[in-house]
Amino acid sequence: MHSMTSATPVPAPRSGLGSGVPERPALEGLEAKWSSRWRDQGTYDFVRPSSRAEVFSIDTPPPTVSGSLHVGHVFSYTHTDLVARYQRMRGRHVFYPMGWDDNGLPTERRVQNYYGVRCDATVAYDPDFEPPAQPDPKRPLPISRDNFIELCLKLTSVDERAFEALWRQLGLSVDWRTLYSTISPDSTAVAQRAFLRNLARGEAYLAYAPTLWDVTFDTAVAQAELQDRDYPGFYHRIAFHRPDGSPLYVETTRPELIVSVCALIAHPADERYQPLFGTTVRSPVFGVEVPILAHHKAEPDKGAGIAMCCTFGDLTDVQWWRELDLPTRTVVTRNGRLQAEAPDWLADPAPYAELAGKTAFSARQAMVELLRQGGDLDGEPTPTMRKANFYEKGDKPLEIVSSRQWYISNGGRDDALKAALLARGAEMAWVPDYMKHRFDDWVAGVSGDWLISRQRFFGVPFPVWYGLDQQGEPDWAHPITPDESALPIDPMRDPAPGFEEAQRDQPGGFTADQDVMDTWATSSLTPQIACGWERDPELFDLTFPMDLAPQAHDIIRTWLFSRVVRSHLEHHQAPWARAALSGFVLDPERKKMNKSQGNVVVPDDVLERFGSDAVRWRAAMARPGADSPFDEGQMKVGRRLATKILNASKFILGFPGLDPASWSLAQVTEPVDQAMLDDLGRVVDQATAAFEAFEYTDALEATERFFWTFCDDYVELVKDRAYGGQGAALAQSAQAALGLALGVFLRLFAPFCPFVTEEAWSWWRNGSIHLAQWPEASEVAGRTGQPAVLEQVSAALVAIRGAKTKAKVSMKAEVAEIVFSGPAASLSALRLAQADLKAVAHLVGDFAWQEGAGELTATVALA
RNA sequence: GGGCGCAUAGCUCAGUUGGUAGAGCGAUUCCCUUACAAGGAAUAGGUCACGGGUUCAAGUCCUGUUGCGCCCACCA
Repeated sequence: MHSMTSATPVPAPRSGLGSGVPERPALEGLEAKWSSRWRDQGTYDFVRPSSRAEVFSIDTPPPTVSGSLHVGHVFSYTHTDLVARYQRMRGRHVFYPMGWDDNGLPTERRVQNYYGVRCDATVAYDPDFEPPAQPDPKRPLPISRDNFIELCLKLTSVDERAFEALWRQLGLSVDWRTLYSTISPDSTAVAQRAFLRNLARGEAYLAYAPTLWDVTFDTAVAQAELQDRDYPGFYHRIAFHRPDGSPLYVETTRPELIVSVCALIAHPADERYQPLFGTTVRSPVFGVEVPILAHHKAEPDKGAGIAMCCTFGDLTDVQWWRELDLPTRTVVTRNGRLQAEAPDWLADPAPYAELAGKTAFSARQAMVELLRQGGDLDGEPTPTMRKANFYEKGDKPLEIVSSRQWYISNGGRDDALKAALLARGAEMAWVPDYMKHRFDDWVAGVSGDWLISRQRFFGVPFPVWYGLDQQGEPDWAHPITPDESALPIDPMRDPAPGFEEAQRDQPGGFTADQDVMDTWATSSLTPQIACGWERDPELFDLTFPMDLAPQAHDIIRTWLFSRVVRSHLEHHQAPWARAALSGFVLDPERKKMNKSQGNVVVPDDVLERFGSDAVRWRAAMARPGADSPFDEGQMKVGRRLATKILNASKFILGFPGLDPASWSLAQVTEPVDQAMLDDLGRVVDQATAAFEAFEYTDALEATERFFWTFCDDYVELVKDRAYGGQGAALAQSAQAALGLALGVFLRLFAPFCPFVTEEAWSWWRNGSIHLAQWPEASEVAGRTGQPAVLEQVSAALVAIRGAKTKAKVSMKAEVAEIVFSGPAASLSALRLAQADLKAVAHLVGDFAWQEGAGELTATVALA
């Protein structure tokens, strides 16, 4: 194992350069060259220090492996890497793991499509199973749960290799030895252990309740996974019937739910309906008697002002059902179809035959026909665009069905917990700080606990069994749990403690909980997984709570929030000191990149064409939290900077007989050289302050602005002298200043452009630049009282070049005379550099100096 | 309906505690110059969204309006 060198001083420059500097430096091939060398040399390996204070730990977002990465990911992961590299150069032991979120529904869906299979829990395991040679997504092959899980593992491992290759090409300085995946046995054990502790403390519980249900994936979903979308529908004006036969009209977009109606509800202050409260009406077609009730959530100006409460059309129905203690009349089943048998509460069950077994959509059409025949449809349905809740990964509106599910307390039903979670948010720093509002808003608005069970296959199983009574009915109230030492377990494979496998699913025996945890229930524990909670106490103490949690801003309500919940419940503290939020990369029309829109930019192509350093540069120009449009022109700018770094390095290291090992600040004797280094020292301070505030963009801007000035003005100015045009002593001052500046510039750029800086560093230094010490102003500054020299010289150079450009002559055209006029201070600053100026201007005559008021001007007479 | 953010050059964005409007890209013109032509130099380009207010002074602070974006809620 290599030794941690970041806390040691900058490695000494090599003595003599040999053949280190190439004739024509190029960007091509640097990614492959250096990423493999970093891997082989363990450059980014985390070495455990003796104290927590020496560590900087990062809760890296584990990307969903079954999705594809786009440039948005590249940008936000780069943002994290910038900070990681800076902290490493500051001497911190950076704990920077990577994870793969391979667990869950997205993987299942990808496997189904990729192999043309579907999981059928009733099929037996086939040890010799091979996926279909020619997958037919229309007619997927049913395979066993275990075969299905094997395919999930197989495909994710392929995807993960591609992801790792991309991250290495991008130059993320993660320690790949600490890679985790959310489906691994270790993650499973962490998720199960945390769950068992939640259960023991009463924070996890099993409840039979109305549940948001995705009919496509046939599973429950959580509040945080909702997405509202426009959904076309129709208003139907429908007559209910009062005891005297007179009609009472309601408006609904979901007439098929008339079969589930439990009450009609109006606002208590609504004078139109006040006389009717407490009376009943009969539903059309089915003749079910339902009460007319008052509730403040009813809105008088919506529809007819009186709502049909059904079990369940939306979340308001659930609230009414609960608060008004209404009967449960659910007919929509888990596959989204209406149940086959006519419900027993219907006064007239015969018409139900028209609806039985149909999807909500088809049943709606059939119901409209029944209403029309019965004369209870007033007018024709009128089209409307309504909002409906969708599962964010689904494509049919969610239904609400009653089912037995696992929940974890998240403050939705407990104001004290909610307040505690808000306090955790307040303990943390937020970058940018206004993103905290989103967290606060979400926590304040959470309603209902966190539903974590999913009726799926590829996930962490609940470590729970239920005893069966003599009739074979499960005892839901007393789940059987394993000892923590047995984790991870699979209750469908392992028998419950105290039972034999033969007693599985037998009366008097036991049965396994069939569900798996939602992906978020595992990924909410990434700090615990990565930091080795209960697995590696030394590591955990060194890394938890973590320093930084980077993520995109869309994930505050899910991943960010859920980690705060789990850490609060288990550790009574926030999981990190700081949360950083990245923005999105938008397409040139400022639309969010989206697979279905076809506007996704694939990172491989961009990295290939512009180079990783260029893409990273562009990423670094996007400030924390700010969305940023994708623009290829910007990549070219980054590429040009990367090229410039190589060429400037080549130039500075290219003087004949140069010995970088001898460079020292004492050699820098010329005022203009000292002034440049002083300016550079100020840039170091700016960049450092910016990085301390996690404002990497400001660090880059300060560095880059001065680097271009350095190249365009200073290097041009001293070139002649550095080549020896004014003698050896003055050449040494210029060369030392150039060399010291280069050493600082390369380190300032190292977080942004790790490949070119490492390449240039390798020409004259030993060891990786990424383990070198972050520069300090004192390395170069504090030598002169002439801070304005470079500024005045730049102004003079602009004037000289301007004159030549205006005259349409080459920059090396000779000049007869240059007259400087301006304040005495400006003139004296210029005099300090006049030999250099004379050379760079190709002045064959002399300078003239005219002291006066106003700005410095230069009058240039061409020869 | 609630919250948050944004509005500065054709585009993307800076603009510190108020003190003469900045950069890059793009455009135009020019230059093969021994680090760099996949480069370099120079030039043009802005009623700082709009209305009030505070101030000697407002892009900046306060307030109102408009437009855009995001998050949440509602979705009879």
